[in-house]
Amino acid sequence: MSERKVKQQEQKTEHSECGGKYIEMIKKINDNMPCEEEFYDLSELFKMLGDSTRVKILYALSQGEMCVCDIVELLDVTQSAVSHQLRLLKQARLVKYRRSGKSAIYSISDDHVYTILSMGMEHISE
Amino acid sequence: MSERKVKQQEQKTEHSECGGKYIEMIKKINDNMPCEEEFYDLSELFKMLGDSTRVKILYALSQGEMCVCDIVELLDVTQSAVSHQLRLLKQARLVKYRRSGKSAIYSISDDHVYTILSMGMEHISE
DNA sequence: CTTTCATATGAATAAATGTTCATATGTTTA
DNA sequence: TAAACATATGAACATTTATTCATATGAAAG
Repeated sequence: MSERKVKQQEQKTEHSECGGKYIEMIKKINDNMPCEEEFYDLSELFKMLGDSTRVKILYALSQGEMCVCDIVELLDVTQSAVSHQLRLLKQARLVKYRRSGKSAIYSISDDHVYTILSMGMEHISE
Repeated sequence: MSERKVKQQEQKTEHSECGGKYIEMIKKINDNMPCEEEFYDLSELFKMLGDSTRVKILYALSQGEMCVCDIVELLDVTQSAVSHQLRLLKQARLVKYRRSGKSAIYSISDDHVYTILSMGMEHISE
């Protein structure tokens, strides 16, 4: 039993009764529950999309590859801020880049990103 | 011209030249750019999914409606934490609830949520 | 090789966020 | 109505996070 549950039992002395109705369902769900790491990765993915600046960057890139200064011009965000955020997006493998002369050309790393973005946009327009 | 761009010009004296190649594309994208509010809403949506506890709660609820104590039992998170997070999810209209006796029964508020979650899971399993 | 341009990065700061603890609210049961 | 249970909530705290400023790196042009 986890430490947290022990702690809760100390407070309450015995287990909640309310779940009785659903107890079978809960057991079943528990057995098929994705592991801690999967939930972590999933939330990390969404966390990357959970910032205005990053979502703008991704939207811009969803229209086609572009260099940092293009993004800066398009979004009215500091070059430094864009660069910091691009680093995070790159770490999360949501974007990739290549160098071309003095420029760094960034692009969306795969189609899933675009799909998730679209889903989100569809959701908020309701 | 925005304050930020003015500031950048003060530092650089003149505009970046690198974008020349893409300048037409940039203009076009800029014209079709979603407004500030849309980006804000979009990032707020993803922000809600960008936390381990909330994503677990949503996953649990995606299996069927359940009361708070079921969620607590399933996820090994404090009742208080669950309650706080449910409030946020409710505010964001990602979940809805009804009362039933002493219990509060929560459920996913619409199918988009489930779809976005699935997309995310598909993405991370690669 | 020095200058200029494009990008990256470290440190500092301010703001946002999640959890915990204590307690309040609301509902049922004795 | 008092006790027990389920849930909600406010305040405090620690952590994370995004931006800014200053500066470093890297590439090309003169």
